[in-house]
Amino acid sequence: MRVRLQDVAERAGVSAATASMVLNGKDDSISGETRARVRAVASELGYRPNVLARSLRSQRTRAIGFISDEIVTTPYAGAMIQGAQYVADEHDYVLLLSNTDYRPDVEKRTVEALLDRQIDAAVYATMYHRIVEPPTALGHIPTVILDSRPKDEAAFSWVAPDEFGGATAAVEHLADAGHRRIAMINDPMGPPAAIEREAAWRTVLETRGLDDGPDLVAHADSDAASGAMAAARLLEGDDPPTAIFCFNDRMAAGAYIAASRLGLSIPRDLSVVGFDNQVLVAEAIDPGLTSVQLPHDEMGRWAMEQVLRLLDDGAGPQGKRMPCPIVERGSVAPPGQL
Amino acid sequence: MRVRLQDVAERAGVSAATASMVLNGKDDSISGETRARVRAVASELGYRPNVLARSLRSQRTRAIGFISDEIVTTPYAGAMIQGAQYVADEHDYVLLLSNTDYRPDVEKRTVEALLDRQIDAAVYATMYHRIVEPPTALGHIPTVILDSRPKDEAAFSWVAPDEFGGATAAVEHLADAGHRRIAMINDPMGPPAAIEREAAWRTVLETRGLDDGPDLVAHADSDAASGAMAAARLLEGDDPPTAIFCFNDRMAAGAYIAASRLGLSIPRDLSVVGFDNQVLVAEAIDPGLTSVQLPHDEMGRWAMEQVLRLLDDGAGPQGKRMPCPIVERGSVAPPGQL
DNA sequence: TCGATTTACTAAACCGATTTAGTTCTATAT
DNA sequence: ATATAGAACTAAATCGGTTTAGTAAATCGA
Repeated sequence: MRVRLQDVAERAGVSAATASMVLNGKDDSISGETRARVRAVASELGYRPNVLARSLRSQRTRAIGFISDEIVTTPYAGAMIQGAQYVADEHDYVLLLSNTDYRPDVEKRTVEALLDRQIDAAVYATMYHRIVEPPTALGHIPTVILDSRPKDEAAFSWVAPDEFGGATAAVEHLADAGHRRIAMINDPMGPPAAIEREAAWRTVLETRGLDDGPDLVAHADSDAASGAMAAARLLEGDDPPTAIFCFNDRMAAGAYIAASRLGLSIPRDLSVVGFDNQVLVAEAIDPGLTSVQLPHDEMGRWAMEQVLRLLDDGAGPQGKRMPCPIVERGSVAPPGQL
Repeated sequence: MRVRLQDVAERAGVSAATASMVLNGKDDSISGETRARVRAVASELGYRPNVLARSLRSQRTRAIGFISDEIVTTPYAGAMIQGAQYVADEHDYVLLLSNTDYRPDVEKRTVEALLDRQIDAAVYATMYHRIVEPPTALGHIPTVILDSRPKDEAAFSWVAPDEFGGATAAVEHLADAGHRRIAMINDPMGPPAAIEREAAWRTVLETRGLDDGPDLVAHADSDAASGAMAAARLLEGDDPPTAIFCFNDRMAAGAYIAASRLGLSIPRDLSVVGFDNQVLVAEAIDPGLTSVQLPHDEMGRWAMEQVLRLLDDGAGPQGKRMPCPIVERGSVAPPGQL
């Protein structure tokens, strides 16, 4: 059986109340002798408080619900969890992770289960940056949206990647290398991420006075096979691009495949920049793929820190854009002389 | 404020005891009329029991600790969590996920934190198949090891991949395609996975009477760059292999890189089989990589089912090897005529 | 018709902590 | 010498449920 506070108290010859006060540092009016005795007995017996009992009484569980659509179970964004968990750990909070698989009924059940466990706050995280509407039940406790933005920005705190900034840096990186014909392969499904990345690409083209035109955009699904087809379409045109900026790394891997089939060498004949910095992909292909990194770890930390802020200060909701740095590998070089 | 059982009871004009019994189905001696009234009030008020209070009294939390070294935060084995969570959900259990980052001090803290929360049982999961010794504190509650084996097999239940079977199938797949010179790139660090996969490879060579010899093994680290160097060594020999079986997919991606640099085309000039079926890697390279799949989802499910078995039946510890199927893509073909 | 069951409920204990409102006892002030 | 304040503790209430023991009224058997 586990050692209870009662056991410690009895062994130390004091009441449970006294023992509780000593072990919680509320010992202003406890004699130094008693204090020492209780502490000694507690550690001798290896006493650990029952968190359930404590939480029931104090109405705070130090548990944070982490609700995600599919982060936990996919290889993409685990760093968000890591970041959040690190901060939680540091402050003696525990994360209760759960997955909804995008199913509203599961989401409802999950949120209820978490609230039944009296979580103090919640992080509502998504795999992709989009616009979300968390279940209303979460409105009753501090909730921070991670990797998305809420429909009603006044209702929830949120942190999302600075897609525009990251994409701008990527395209400028290509422009700086001397490219004037920079194409983009995008996912036409149009989540905020896609719209912002394409807007940034277009803005750089304009600002720098680079080539533009419909033959410099191709649409594809978010996988290598589809990316390869899109890249082939771009590269087989009359005046092909010398660089391609891809919506994500898997499409960029597709661009490698298309280039290889056309006898083009990367980065000599074609420069490529991806997005997401998916290490498994970026390092599986040759040369390594230069890519824009999603700041998953930082966003996870920020979300959790914001949760703590909401719990402590009772601060109001806040939004934050997190910068996306470029990770350079070997897929960018000055354009060849044609 | 949340609705308490007391509120439901008052509104229904009964005692809390009666309300509790009705809502828990222990209503043998409650009149049909009262039963209906309590239920109606409960759903009208949207009553949800406070799980902390219930657990404190019943001494069961329906929470399972999921302790992993780094699964949650890396892109490799999330499917184990998914499988475990699916089964847990189905039986109204909740998973408390945590990461230890291989640090014993963190592991100790984590396990204590979970036990403080009165978890009913635990799953001790690892990223790689190895031999582990879970903290002794876990010996007091039902614990299942996931993706590894315990030092003391009598102490814990466990489930691990059938590495030998999977590797055997992989090498036989190459042999069946007509290859007689099948090399292996292995990680010499020697975890059980590496030893078993190499043993299987060697066994198939012997059984089938295929070529063998020191020039058919190369050692490498578990990444593409190192795999490429190892593959280059194999392929630049006097009598190069026509097929390579790799310890993992990242090394296999390295083999692609080496082949490409030597002007060899896969699968025309070289067949490759990987291990892990890391989709991000296997589909980023061309042609798609044939690989052996680790049954993460199935292992996760089995582990959780075993936890439930231990909780319900009080059954004894059990071990289980889970089969690893081959996933065929395009990297295997009959050897070319040299 | 009277004691024995059965039916339908409730009061109170309990889970393991925290916290409030007291209670002793000693030391100081008047 | 007596009221007063502070020091050092404890009894009891509390959190929100579950469960045991018990009670009052209705039904049954002989």
